[in-house]
Amino acid sequence: MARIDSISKTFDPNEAESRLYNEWNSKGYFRPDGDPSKKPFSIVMPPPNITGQLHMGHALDNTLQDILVRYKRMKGYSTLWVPGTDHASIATEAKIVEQMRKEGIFKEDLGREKFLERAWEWKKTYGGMIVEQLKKIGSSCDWDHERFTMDEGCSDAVKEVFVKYYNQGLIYRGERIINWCPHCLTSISNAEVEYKDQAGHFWHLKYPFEDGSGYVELATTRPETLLGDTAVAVNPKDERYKDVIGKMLILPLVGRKIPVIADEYVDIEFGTGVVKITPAHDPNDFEVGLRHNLEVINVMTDDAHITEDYPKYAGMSREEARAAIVKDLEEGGYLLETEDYNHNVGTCYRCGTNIEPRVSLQWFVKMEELAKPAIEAVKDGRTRFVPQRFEKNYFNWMEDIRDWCISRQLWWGHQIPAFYCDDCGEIVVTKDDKAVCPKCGKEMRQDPDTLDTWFSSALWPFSTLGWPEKTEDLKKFYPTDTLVTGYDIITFWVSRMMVAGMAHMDDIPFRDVLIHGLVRDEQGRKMSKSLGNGIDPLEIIDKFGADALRFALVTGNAPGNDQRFIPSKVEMGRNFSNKIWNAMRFIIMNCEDDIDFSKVDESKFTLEDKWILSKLKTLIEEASVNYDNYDYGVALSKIVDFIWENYCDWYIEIAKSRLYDKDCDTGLEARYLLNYVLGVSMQLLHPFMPFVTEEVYSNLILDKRADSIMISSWPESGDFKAYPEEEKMMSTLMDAIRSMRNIRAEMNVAPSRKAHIILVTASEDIRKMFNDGLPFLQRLASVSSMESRDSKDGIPSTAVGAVFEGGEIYMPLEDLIDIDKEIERLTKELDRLTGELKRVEGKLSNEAFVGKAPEAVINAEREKQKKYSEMHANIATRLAMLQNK
RNA sequence: GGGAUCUUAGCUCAGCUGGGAGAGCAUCUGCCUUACAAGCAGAGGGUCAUAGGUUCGAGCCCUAUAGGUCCCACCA
Repeated sequence: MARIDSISKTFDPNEAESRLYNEWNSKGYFRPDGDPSKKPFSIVMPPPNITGQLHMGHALDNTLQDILVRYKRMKGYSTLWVPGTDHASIATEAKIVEQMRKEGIFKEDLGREKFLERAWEWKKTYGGMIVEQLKKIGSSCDWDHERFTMDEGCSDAVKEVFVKYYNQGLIYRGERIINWCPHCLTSISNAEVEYKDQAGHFWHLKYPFEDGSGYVELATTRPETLLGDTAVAVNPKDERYKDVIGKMLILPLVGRKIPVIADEYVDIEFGTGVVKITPAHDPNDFEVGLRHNLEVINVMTDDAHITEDYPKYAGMSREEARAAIVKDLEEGGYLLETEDYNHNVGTCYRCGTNIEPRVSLQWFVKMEELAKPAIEAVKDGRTRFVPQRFEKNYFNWMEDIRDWCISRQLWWGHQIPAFYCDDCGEIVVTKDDKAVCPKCGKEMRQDPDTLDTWFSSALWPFSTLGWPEKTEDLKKFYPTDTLVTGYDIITFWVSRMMVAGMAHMDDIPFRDVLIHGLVRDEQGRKMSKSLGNGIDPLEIIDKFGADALRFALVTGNAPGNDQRFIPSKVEMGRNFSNKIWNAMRFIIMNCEDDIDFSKVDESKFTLEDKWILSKLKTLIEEASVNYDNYDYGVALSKIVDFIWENYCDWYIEIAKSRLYDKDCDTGLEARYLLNYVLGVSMQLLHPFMPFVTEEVYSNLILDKRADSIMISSWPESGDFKAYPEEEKMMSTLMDAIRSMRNIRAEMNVAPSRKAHIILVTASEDIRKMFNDGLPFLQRLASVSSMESRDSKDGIPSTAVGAVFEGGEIYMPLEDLIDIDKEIERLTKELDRLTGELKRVEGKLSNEAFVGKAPEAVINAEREKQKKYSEMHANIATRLAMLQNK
């Protein structure tokens, strides 16, 4: 059976992909090459949350990383791509709580230990799922290095860092006003608050003076916090209120006596210039309270209901209390006015619940000092953002950084390694699992809280390499080379990794940060569960293959930009795979299995051979630069264009005449180059479309073939020859063919109707080129036979003509030709050329242009002038001949 | 309030340090030509948001304007 019979007519990605992936994996290609002479290249995968399935954003993120790693691997680096998953404490805990709620189980009933067992089960299920998905996409990461943010090593690193920071005084515990999520029942950091515009009201209230001498008017958007007011503030410079500073007010509904204080914080211009101060429920008020020693009165429970201290409102939610209090204020005559008002309200980025600022005892990291070296490292270019504009985003956050609230009232996560003595209040911070009070010898109680999930993610670039142990991996692969991630995560993660890297490794965590955008739906909306507009990458892979998905995610996209997921792009990818596949089939059909290329004679390479080799060299040169600059969209489109247009549409088509002619003495060379050029193209394409390229590569007959394309050496343009002369000749020939096709299409000449052509040229080279190329002119331009002449005298007026640089071609098609139509066509063409000529000549006669433009640009214009005027003259004479008829 | 970014063909988007406007899809016209109809050959379609400026030359650089998106920021 011939080899071709076992190869299907279309590429079947499903069959090939899992087979190839397993093969690569089992052969160890994903692991770093142990060869000590190879330079290391490493990246760490942004660990997907174990909350569920991977989405398109992950598909993009991992596709980009895979492109990068596969490229570098082929470039000869010893590459390490560390995969892993993130425990995502708050998000995962919320999911599990939700899942349990459906079963009627509450977290508190279960207890911490049982809950954590359940959480680990969850991790096993979903973590495993994610790994499978990553494999489906084709990620060539080293599974032997797979990590989890809560595995032993990462947990050890977390404790190490916590203890170190604590001992350096960089971590402290204190009562501060923090962002509290009444739904997730935990504190969250500033970065985790999402501000959203919400429609609300501005209630104007009057607070009467204690002495009965009237009232002050103030406005609030949150009347329910009135219960916790402990002062009213005005600006000390505000003339209107000079006299009331220090006077006492009676708090409506509550009856508490509160002072009027003066504080710069109050904006004279805004509202009435009077602000009620609720230190327990507003960050600014809290600051004011600190300055003025005000009492902090918390009026809400942790789920944002009014406390028992206010019997009338006790147990009401914030919203209910607001309505009740507004009603009571109105009835009490305290409400002066209600106006509609839109304001920015902080919400929890996980659940969307409105944040309740709340005073509580939490752990914090002092960020200001830590941020400095991390800012410096980007300022001086040790770490570089790609595209660069995103560094502004980074500086914006880092230069105005607040202390980081790291404690979370959650169970799933790294429990804070701090221990308290219930007797004497002593605190011990240690990596040990247990602690005994150094003062009273009593066993201490560990802080029940866990750490912000980003605390462990921040250590990812070195914790995954074995830190705090001084491992070989760490020595070899840190700092990592490139971090690939979305811009939405710069503050959460990139900035904190920079800080941690500088603090613990005294070195940057990565040299480049490649930032990508979001994958949106077809209408440009964010893909989200609630909208139900998400597209599952796995479904796309099932239907079209991973290569097609990867193609769709990369093609026509510039770094850092959001993109819409357009299904037709996936089809393009699939079609392209198939195109390649069929090119391969064509080659196999035309090469004996035991064909021997050792007799290939380079001196027998023809015009088109040299042309395709020259084009290939240019492609390698340019695509490599694009790869190096992370311009993947550009690299891909160049490679696709080369394969589809140059190789398939031209080179293969031309080669056919040599393959089908048994007497052709360059048939072997053609067969050799068909294999060879496609093989090199597959290497260039491999990082983008790993599967189909491997399949095709392995089916080609190549003299130097690696065991797998993924470990083959990247083609270096220096090893390829350029043939500028042949490129130019070939492009002339192609122009001539295109002109002939164009005319035939316009004149409605059926391809089946072959034509005799008359070549008119003064150039011996062109004559020879056309003579040599006759076989493929017959194939590509429906030519039957050809004659050549020096001049166009005597060419029948019923012939249609095509002009190209260096000559003309005439097709006498007597019975078909409408002379008027031909005159019209030529007139149009003449007009176009006249316009071009005018432009070029205008430029060249402009002294300023000739004087100032660079030599090369001027020469190019002169070339054009020559070419256009020659073509112009040819058309003009022809047109005159026809019109005289 | 500060900042970023976008506005290019009907649609989705490229366009590198300024040097004759591109791709895919869609549309129209021919082709089942022995690799591929998931294909081949051709065609139409753009005052590059607007107004100025710099320059021999601007889609690209500068300024302003309009509209869209996003990030940051304590205006009650």
